[in-house]
Formats: sequence, structure tokens, C-alpha cells
Amino acid sequence: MKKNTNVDIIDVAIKAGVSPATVSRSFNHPDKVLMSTRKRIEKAISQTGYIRNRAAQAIQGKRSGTVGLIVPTLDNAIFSNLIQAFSVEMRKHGFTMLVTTNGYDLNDEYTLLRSLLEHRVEGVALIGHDHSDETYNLLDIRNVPVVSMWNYKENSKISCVGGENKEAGAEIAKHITELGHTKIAVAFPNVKENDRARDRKIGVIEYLNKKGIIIPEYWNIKTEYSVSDARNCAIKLLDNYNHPTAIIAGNDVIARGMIYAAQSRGLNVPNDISITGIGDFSSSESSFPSITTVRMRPNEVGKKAASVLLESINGDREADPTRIKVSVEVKARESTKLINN
Amino acid sequence: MKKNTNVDIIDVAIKAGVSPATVSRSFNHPDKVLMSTRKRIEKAISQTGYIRNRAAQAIQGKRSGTVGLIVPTLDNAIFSNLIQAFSVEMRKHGFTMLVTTNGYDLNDEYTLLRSLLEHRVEGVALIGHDHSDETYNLLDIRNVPVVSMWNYKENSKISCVGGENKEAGAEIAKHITELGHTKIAVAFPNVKENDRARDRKIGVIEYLNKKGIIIPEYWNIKTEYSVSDARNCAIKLLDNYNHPTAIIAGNDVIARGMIYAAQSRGLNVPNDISITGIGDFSSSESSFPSITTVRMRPNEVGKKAASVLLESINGDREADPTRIKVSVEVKARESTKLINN
DNA sequence: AATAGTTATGCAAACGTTTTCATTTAGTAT
DNA sequence: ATACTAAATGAAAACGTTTGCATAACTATT
Repeated sequence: MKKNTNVDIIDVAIKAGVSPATVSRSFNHPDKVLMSTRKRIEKAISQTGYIRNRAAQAIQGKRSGTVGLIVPTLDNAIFSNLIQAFSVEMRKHGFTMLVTTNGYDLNDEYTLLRSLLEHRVEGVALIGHDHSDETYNLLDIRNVPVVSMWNYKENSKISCVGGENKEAGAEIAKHITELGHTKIAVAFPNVKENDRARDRKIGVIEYLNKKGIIIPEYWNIKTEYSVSDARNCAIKLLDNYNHPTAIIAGNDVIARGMIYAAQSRGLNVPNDISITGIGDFSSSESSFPSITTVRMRPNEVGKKAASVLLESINGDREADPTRIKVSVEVKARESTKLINN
Repeated sequence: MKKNTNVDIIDVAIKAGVSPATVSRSFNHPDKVLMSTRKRIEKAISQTGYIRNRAAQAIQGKRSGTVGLIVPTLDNAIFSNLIQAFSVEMRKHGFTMLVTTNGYDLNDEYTLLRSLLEHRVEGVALIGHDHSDETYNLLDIRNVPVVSMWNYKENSKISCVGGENKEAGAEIAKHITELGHTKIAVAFPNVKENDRARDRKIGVIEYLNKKGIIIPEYWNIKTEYSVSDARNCAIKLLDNYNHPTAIIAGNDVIARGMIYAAQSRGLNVPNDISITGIGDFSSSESSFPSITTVRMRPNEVGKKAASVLLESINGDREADPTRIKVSVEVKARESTKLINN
């Protein structure tokens, strides 16, 4: 009784007294088969426990019903909102998502892309624009519908949906200087092979320079994308007798870790020190203090990216890349404050 | 130049001057083909840009190279560590992961399972043990290797890897009562269709009852799995003139939200109120105050679950379910304190 | 040098669908 | 009633692999 694994479309056809072709049609072009026979087929399907084989379908060169997603990591809040939104939207359109993580390693990314293509995904979503030449080349050669999420780039080779990270950096730097801060530290992860962080950092630094503020090397903090590492880095920074009055962090996770560090050292945020993030993750608004940050609208990005990819899958793939800029916006909250107090 | 999409194994074979069979063998049984011809084939592969078609492979009834994963949501920290660990381990063994989310809806889960089976995943990983009869039935009929992650259940129908949630609940309740607390609130999400939360809650309540502590209805908080909702719930609770001296939260995310609530009301955690979580997510140790919680070892669970699934995929599937209990352990940290102070 | 055993390769059938084309059936206009 | 069109279905060829079986080319044994 335990071996239903092998019931195929022919079994169903026999049971329903029709040809396999008709069963196939009732799946893929239901309008082309008579209501009454469709009913009979459906009955046969549930009686036999048939589950159609997408592999056999995909082999026709037709739809595989899958899209691939390559993200640096699933392990923290940075991409959660984004992926969830993307995933929900894709599923609405009948796609299942093949998810892989590359741990911020671009070489690995190439391997993953190949493996996704082996599975004949109909489209691929990537994060950002830093990808190896091999990756871009492969995408081009195979002519795969592709979308890059998370940051906008006006001359990107591939379609993209996201905010302008440089602008986000500049905006938050502006906010901080307008509050009167001049003794400012910045805290970013390794910006190599990570254009999101790089652009943000450039935005911050350039803006500050323009205002005549130069970040000394010992206030130019390099941290991992984790609460714990950020906290440790911040503690080192704060334990110094001369510490900044504000820290601009590369994202909300880092900001969060640094706020914890300040609190654990008995400092009040924002009274003793202002700390900002970038990204506006779902918990940033509810934390205490709530984090002043730049909204990057991950949900919107995920959803729109899904739409762009779907269009590309269904439509004319030869078209130029679609580039959608999602506006960024400073959300001033409790973690920042005027300097003179 | 842009239409590499259609190079197949035959093209490669021709280019390499061998038969398609040999090319296939050089992928799947490299030991069975002469080193020198293998070299020639590899050269042909890279010259043609060939990428093999897993669909065509899967159709042989052989390996599809995919496993399916159904989780309630990707949107928060609860499953991040777990999924990441699972994913990394699976990939090490050459599998790609099809990920789907059901939003805690068991009906939806069944649909998702069907769709995964259409893609002929070689195995499936689920969260917890609350699944619809249809789901269990389908798994049984199709005889799919399957593993349930996150909680241990001694008489589970399917293999499982996880901690004993009831025990986790009891342990944290023990910890709190040993600190002298008697005025205790509990905060859990909807426990319907969620055995993890249900077991934890039962563990907590039963232990407290045994110690003669009864939770009044107005201290029995129902909250969502989100920092923001938890915070709002806790604020309502704390604004009452008579508030508890301790809150036992269903997981670390909820605990985090409640700590923020207390802090935002000027209460010191743990001096004014102790708050505990369950789960020990990656940021719980680094937050301020760090959260007293119960370690559920998500990384270990994810990794072990992957191993169990792999074994089941490779080995004798008729075997009894494998059940691995991952020990739970209270991690006393800064968010709790003796009552008499 | 002939035979048996190994090893490397090729041939062709299979895997479970989809789709084109042909056929049958039903429906409509005369 | 007849001829013509449209709609529903079936037959069979494809899709790109894998693999059992057969063959050819070596290697080792005597």
C-alpha cells in the first residue's frame, strides 16, 4: 500500500478513460477541455493520488515553475523582510523559490548560480551589484531574467530595484550634522564585495567632508554584520576617554549593537551619545530607544523586484534593464538628539 | 551570440568526440571514464558553456538534488539561525533548497507540500509537529523522507530533531521561581496550530501551578511573534498600578519587545522587573540587558536535522523515525534577578 | 600466442510529460 | 438533409538525460 510514488499521467488517463494528452491539457489549458471530462480527470487524480512531475514538464523547455534567489545570509534581520516580501509575491504567481546563501563570497555566488541554472530556474534574484565577471557573463550568455535587489544603480547592467545607498548615507549624515554633531564615528562592515555598504559609507564620508568634518582613523570602525560584534567594537570605542557624540552605523543591526554597548556602559542614548542606523528593519521602530535610521522599504523592494522579475520572465527578455528607484527617507526617532544639551 | 540556452549533452559529446552516454557518465560516475576523455569532455563543456539539465536527470526517477523546506515565516529571527544552519549543511551535500512559507497556516502548508512534491524534492523539512492530517497522510503515501525541526516529541510520527519545549518552559519557570518571584505574567502567541509555543506554555503553567502559583487571566498575555506587538502588550500590562515582578515570554523576540516596553516606561530590567525569553537567538546574548533564556541550540538543530534527512534520503526509508533530543539549558543572564532587593 | 578477465565506450530504450497535427464529434447555416 | 466550421480529443514525436547491455580494446595469465 505504500508505494504511490510511481503513478503517472498515463495511469490517470486510463482511470479517467481519456488519453494522457487530455490529462495534460486539463492541467495546462483547462479551457481546452470539456468541463465534464475535466471533472472525470480530477476524480481520477484524487483517486490515484497523482502528483504531476514538474521535471518532466520542465524538460519540454517549458516552465519549471521556479526562480532562484542568492542572498549573502539568512542568518540575520538584514534580508528577512526583503526575502519574505519577494517570496510571497512570487508564490502568488505560482513560483517556488530556490534559495541559496553565499556568505558574502562572490566566487561562491557563481557556483550557486550555475547550480540554480542546472535546475532551470526561470529567473534569478540577486542582492546588490557587486558580482563577479563570471556571474554577469553567465547571466548574459544564458539570457536569464534577473533582478538585483536592495540598491538602485542608474547604469546597472541588470534590472534593479532598491534605494540609492549613497543618498541614504548622505541623508543620515546630514541629519546628524544638522543636530550639531561634529565628533562623529562611523561603523561599517567590510565594504569590499559589498556595494550596499560601500555606497552608504561613501555617502556618509563625502557629506561629512563637504561639511568640513573629517573622520579620524580611530573613529572609522570596521565591524561585522552582527549585534555582538558591533557591541564589542562600540565598547572599545566608548571606553576611550575621548569618545564621539554620535555614531553613524552602516545598518540597523550594527546600530542596535552599539546602542546596547552604550547602555551597558551607563551611557544614555541619545542624551550622552546619538546613534543612527540605515535600513529601518521591522524591529527598529519598536526598540528602546527606537532607532533613527533611513527607511529603505524592504517590503516594497521585495515586492517590486518580484514584479520586475515576473515581467521579464513573461515578456520580451531582450529589453533594456528595468531600474526602479525606491525612495529613501530619514526616520528621526529616539536614538538621536541635538548636541547642545 | 546570445542564445546559448540550448546546448545539450549531445553537443558536448560531439565536440568531445564521444557519445552522450560517456558525457553523462563523466558527471555521475567519473571513476568509470578515462581520465583523458574526461579532460576532453570538460574542455568541451567549458567551450560550449553547457549546463546540465537537472530536470532531465530527475525524470529518470533519479536524484533531483533538491529538498523542500516549509517554515511559517522568514520574516523574523525565530527561524533564521535554524534555516541557515540547515541550508549550509544541505548544500555541503549537493542539495539545493526549495523554501516556502506558510504563514502559520496548516492548510496552506498542505498545498505547499504538494507543490514541493511536484518538483520531486528528495526530502522535506518541516517545523514542529502540528500538521494537518492531509499533510501527514501525503507524506506517508508518497513515502517522502521527512524531518521535523525545532521540537522533540517522543512518539512523533515522523523523524524529529529539537528540544523538549515543555521542559524548556518548566526550566525557565523554575529559574524564575527560584529567584523568588511569585507575581508572574506569561506572554505567548496563539498556541493553536503551534505546538512549540503550546508545549512551552504548558511547561511554564504546569510548573508554576505545582509551586502553587496561578496566573490570573489578566497576566496571561497573548501577543504576536513580533517585537512591536510584544512591546505594546507589555506596555498595557506595565501601566497597570499592580504589575508583576517577572514576565515569562514565549521566546526571545517577545522578551526583547517587553524589555523595550519596560525601559520605555522608565523601569529597570532586572531591578524593577525580570523578563525571560526562550530560544536563545543569536543577538540575545549581546543585547542590553542580555536576555535570560533557554538555549534551544538552533544551529545544532538545523545541522542535525539536515543529517537525519540526508540519512533518510540515502538509506532505508522504511526505518522507524529517528528522534534526536537536543538538550535545553537555562542561560541566566542580565534580564533576571532575585526578587528581594 | 591464445584465452580470460577488465575496463572504457557506444547504442538504444526508457523516464513522464507537452504539443503538433490529425481525427472525430457536435453545431450551425443553408 | 448537406456542407461547413468549430471544438474536443487522441496518436505520436519530441524534450535531455541515464543506464543496461553489448562491444571493443587492453592487460594479465599461462
